[in-house]
Amino acid sequence: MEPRRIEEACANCKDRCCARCFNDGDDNIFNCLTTEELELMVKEKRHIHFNAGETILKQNTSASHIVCIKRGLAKIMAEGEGDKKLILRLVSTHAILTGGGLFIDEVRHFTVQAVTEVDCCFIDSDKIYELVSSNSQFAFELLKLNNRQNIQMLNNLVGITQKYMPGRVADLLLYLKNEIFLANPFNTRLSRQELADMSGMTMESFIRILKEFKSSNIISVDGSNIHILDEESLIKISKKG
Amino acid sequence: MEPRRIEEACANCKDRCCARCFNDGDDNIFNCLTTEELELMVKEKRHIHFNAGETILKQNTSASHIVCIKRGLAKIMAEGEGDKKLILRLVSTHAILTGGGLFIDEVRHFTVQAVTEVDCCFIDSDKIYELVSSNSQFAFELLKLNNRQNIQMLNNLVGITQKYMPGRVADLLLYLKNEIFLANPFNTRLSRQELADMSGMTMESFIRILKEFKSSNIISVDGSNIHILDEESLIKISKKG
DNA sequence: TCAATTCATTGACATTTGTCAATCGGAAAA
DNA sequence: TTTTCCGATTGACAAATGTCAATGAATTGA
Repeated sequence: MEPRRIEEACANCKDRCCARCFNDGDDNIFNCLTTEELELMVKEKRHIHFNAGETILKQNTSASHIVCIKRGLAKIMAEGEGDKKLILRLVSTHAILTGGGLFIDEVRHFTVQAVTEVDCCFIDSDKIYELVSSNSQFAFELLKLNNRQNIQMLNNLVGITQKYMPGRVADLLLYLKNEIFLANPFNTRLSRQELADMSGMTMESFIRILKEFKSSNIISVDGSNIHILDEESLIKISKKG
Repeated sequence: MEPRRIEEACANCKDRCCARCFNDGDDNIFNCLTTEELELMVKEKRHIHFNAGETILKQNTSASHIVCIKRGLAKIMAEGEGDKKLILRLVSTHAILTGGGLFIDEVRHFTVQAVTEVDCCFIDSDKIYELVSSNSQFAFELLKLNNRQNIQMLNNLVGITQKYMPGRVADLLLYLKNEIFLANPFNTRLSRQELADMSGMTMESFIRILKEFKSSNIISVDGSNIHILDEESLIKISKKG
């Protein structure tokens, strides 16, 4: 059963999914690898399927692999004391999960959980170490990737600490539309609780802000479908704080 | 006048301060460089002195150098809309300021400002690129450094979003004692406003929490000197949130 | 010395945000 | 169909946090 699913997922690329499937040009850190290096990396990779809700990586376990998302949507979250969660960002097709304790303490500092069904590859971090050693361009790409994540987290930190709730919800909606779903009426597939966990507030508060936006005709909402009607207003609200 | 100061600062190491002066073993990302590589890196470095309060790096300017702190204390802060600041962390002797825009958009994503007098070296980022290409161990060290900063910021983000003010102030005090000043009665040299900006609250709120801690005999405060009397309690407050 | 400035502190109050409990509504199970 | 369950929503209220203004304390400069 599971093997079949994998074959389906990999229809175009057999066992080279981490290489050939990632063909968005600039965004692909594997572009710079030679065929031999690709072979090395892919040789012992595992292609794994997760159902919605399953945990892909668990905070505080040992970090011995990097993961490439081939298909689906997952959430990256930091688990705090007592059930408290903060969803840092969403990842989907072509995302590469690195960072966290990789290279340092070899411990994961966040949990990754499947939102929809997810197909992904697990690549042994030893392979990554070898590639960093043998291919300086690859090291460069990893540095870039890390820095991008760093900056994204910094912006997140600033937003969450310096803005009131409406500003944070506006930021979240713009993020979902422009960076994750790339569509306007979009289906988040996330519960209200999860959306609240992305903006650092309680579910009830989130719902109330959403309601305000609805009654101001800035958005329309139907279940987990959200339609942004007035992006300008959202931007204004985001800037105002 | 300025040249003299530089000479003073570099008394032990002439123009090789970024190499020889950094001798704490593991923490030094330059340890792995060969003599030739060090020469390359150091050849065109600039050693610069800043007075307290001066801006070392400014957010949104172009990022063409990395900076090594040789002496002194500086604060790294993100500037938000309308005077709002968030101090991300403090850096002192032997710290290396990289990350944020380096390798990507070449724009700084934070401001660095001297808290005390600061002596530091500016190294052209071209040199760093060359070293990443030629020395894979160095690339590795940079990746580690980046990841460490990433994790620190993540913990910060979780703390600030999930804890009430007393927990955040407790975290700040523990951070100052255990990671920055490494002493118990310590002199922060920071204003109340700055301390508040490190824990994401207003100055008035910060002062009130400090007062509570004082009247509970957890700390004693005299100006910018803070003495932690009961670290256990602080840890408890931090955990409780 | 005295005025002027800046930072720290305090109090009163308003606003924001969270908590708790109740209700609603749809989907799954019996 | 009916029941059950779970997520979404709402309201009332409490707690946390911010804002504003006044005061105090220390420092600087005239």
